[in-house]
Amino acid sequence: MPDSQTLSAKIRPLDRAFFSRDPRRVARELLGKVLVRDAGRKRRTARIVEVEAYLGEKDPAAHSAAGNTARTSVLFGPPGHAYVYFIYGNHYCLNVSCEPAGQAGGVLFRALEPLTGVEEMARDRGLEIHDPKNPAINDLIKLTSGPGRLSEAFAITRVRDNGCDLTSSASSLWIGEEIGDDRYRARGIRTSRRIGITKAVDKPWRYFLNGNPFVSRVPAKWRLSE
DNA sequence: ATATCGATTATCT
DNA sequence: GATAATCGATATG
Repeated sequence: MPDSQTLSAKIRPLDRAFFSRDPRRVARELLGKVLVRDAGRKRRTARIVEVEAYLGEKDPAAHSAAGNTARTSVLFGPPGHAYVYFIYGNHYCLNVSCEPAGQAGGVLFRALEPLTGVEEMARDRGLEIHDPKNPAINDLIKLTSGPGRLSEAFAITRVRDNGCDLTSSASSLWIGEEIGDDRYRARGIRTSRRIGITKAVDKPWRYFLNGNPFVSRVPAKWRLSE
């Protein structure tokens, strides 16, 4: 049996209650979990290593600060659904809605560690894996280290995925957990300011796995894990 | 290692 | 009309 299937058999979707909470709590606990894309012949999976929490209407940096509009309605809907937006005329970014229906909040996916379907990711990124049998880490980092990059690697677009239920393995895109996957948090979780925003810049609501090489924009002094 | 810039469009003021 | 939850390329120290 191919590796991708032995691995996928151990993954089960997170339930909706997981996401029906404060985005800061959800963000922290998403680290080490797995994003799954079921499309085409080969399943793509990657471990979640960096996320950011965006609170509801009271967080000036959140898209939901503008209120419940056509663009942000998913953030105000039931938890566990994909909020996908297009930014800078170039990139899609993936979030999962949090808090109970009626209350806004979400978590932005900022970086993943590729596990399976690596060649499919490379194809959609327009990149080449030098040695597909034994990919160099520098090749893998370019696939999913950054919110725009990971969206492209998972072929995520607004038309295809906005509003998708991420708690169902029947969806083409979903979030799963494995037994004992909290061990990926054993080296610790770091926090920092959120990236690329101009409002509420002081809030430390970016979360990432300490020492993980797939995390984007790590300050030089943190480059080596402690 | 850090800084700056262009690409390109949805959304809001 | 300005800005944006980014990326990749180029320039500079």
